[in-house]
Amino acid sequence: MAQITPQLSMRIGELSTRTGVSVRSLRYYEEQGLLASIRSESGQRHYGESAVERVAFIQLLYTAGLSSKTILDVLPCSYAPSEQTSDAAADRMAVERDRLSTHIDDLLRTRDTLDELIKINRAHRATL
Amino acid sequence: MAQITPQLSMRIGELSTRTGVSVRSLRYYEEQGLLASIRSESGQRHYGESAVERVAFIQLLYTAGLSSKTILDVLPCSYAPSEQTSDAAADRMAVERDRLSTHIDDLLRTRDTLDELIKINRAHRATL
DNA sequence: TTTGCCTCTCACATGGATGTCAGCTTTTAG
DNA sequence: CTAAAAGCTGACATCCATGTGAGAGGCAAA
Repeated sequence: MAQITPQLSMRIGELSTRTGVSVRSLRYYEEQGLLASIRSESGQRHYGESAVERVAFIQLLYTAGLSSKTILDVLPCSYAPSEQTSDAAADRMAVERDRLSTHIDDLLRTRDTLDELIKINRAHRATL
Repeated sequence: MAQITPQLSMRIGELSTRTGVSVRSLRYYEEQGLLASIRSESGQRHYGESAVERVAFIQLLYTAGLSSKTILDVLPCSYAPSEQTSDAAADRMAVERDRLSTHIDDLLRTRDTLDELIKINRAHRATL
């Protein structure tokens, strides 16, 4: 009989090392329902290979300014698409996509402004 | 003799209304050295027209994820370029510009990923 | 077995912008 | 003149991802 779950040998320290995310944060993700683990008899967390990618994605969404609550709405459907989640998730993703686009526009404007300032600064320095 | 400073009639409430930034935050900006005001005899803050634009810019930088400390490094030189500020500011702006570019790239990647998820979600829903 | 590292839970600390409340003074409108 | 609205300072509260430390148990190599 084949293993249902392939190597669950990874413990939290290794996952931390491989993702660059602190152990503390990984536990926090679990607490928020973003990251599942299988517990050994003694209570230690074990993860499969896929956890690495999942953590990376969580990080990406955090970087994009989503809260853990929002990530929770969006993330599950990418792993376990189901009727239950897909409706709410679709809305949520659309909303976040818009928010993200707006934010990107803001940042682009800010960068342009910064470039202006840099140019002005350079011009000013040239006159010294 | 002409007025050195044109209308300084704006009080904090009006500035708040016109910028959409809370009174609390405007006081905080002042505390951080980002926004100057002229105090009346009784201690009330008064601002010139230019404050509106300045606050908008501060907001823009906050939105871009700069801290007030960093904004302080960058902002003054756009208003009062001087030898003192221009060197540090030039460095700071370059650093922030890079950080901003990286962040923008992250966000673009995230948006792409989100678009992927939305597409997958839609495909999934179509099969119901 | 002993040593050393890893993990566990619980809980408190942090930072940064902003909210909020209290108590008081100033300004403005009726 | 009086009351409402707006300002002032100071201090404490909040959110949220993380850091950090304590105290205890788990696991592998010597």
